[in-house]
Amino acid sequence: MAIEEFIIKSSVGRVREYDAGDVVFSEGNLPNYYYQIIEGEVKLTNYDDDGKEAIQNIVTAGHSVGEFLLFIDKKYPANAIAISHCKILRISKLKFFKLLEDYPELKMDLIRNLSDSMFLKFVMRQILSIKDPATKLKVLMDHLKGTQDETTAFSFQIPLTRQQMASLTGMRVETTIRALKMMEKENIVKIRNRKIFY
DNA sequence: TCATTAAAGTTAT
DNA sequence: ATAACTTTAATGA
Repeated sequence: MAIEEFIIKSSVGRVREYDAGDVVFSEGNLPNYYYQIIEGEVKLTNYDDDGKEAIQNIVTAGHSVGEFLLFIDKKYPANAIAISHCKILRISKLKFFKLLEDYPELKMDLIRNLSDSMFLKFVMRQILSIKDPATKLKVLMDHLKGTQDETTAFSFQIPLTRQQMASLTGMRVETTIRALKMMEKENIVKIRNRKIFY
């Protein structure tokens, strides 16, 4: 049984609803809760002086958000903002630790989630260090598509806007658009009425 | 080459 | 209707 089922069953936490754009937590705040997405998507972002957004990660249903901060005494290094309408489970830090004590098997769940996000950190860091825009996008898309690579060309629709791809890779949206058009010419992606297939 | 700015068209809420 | 996203073009580092 997964962590969220335990929490819901024992009703120690509650599910809150968020609309797209709603803030789940803000940079600089002290972490007091464990959050897990039941439905919808959340982005972890930072904003520079000009208000330009850098997306660290997009978290989907079934995953926890910012959980690693419950184990260290630090403030949130990023904002968590709902991208779509979301249902998010929230449980206080204290109750969360109590739950882990009572049900040690949940710790494996937690470790898996942590490992997942750590792996993602490596992928994202690699993408940021790549210079060529098309290569950046290709590595991002490879990651999104999963490891089943070549098997089925153009079978995967990229679940991101060009804007989001730009914010994830550290590029401008115009550069992203140009790179994608190049990639279409080179038969790396297919674009059908603005949808990107890889 | 890519970021930036501007302007205009398109889609989503 | 309004905001968000997409696209093209021009300019500059």
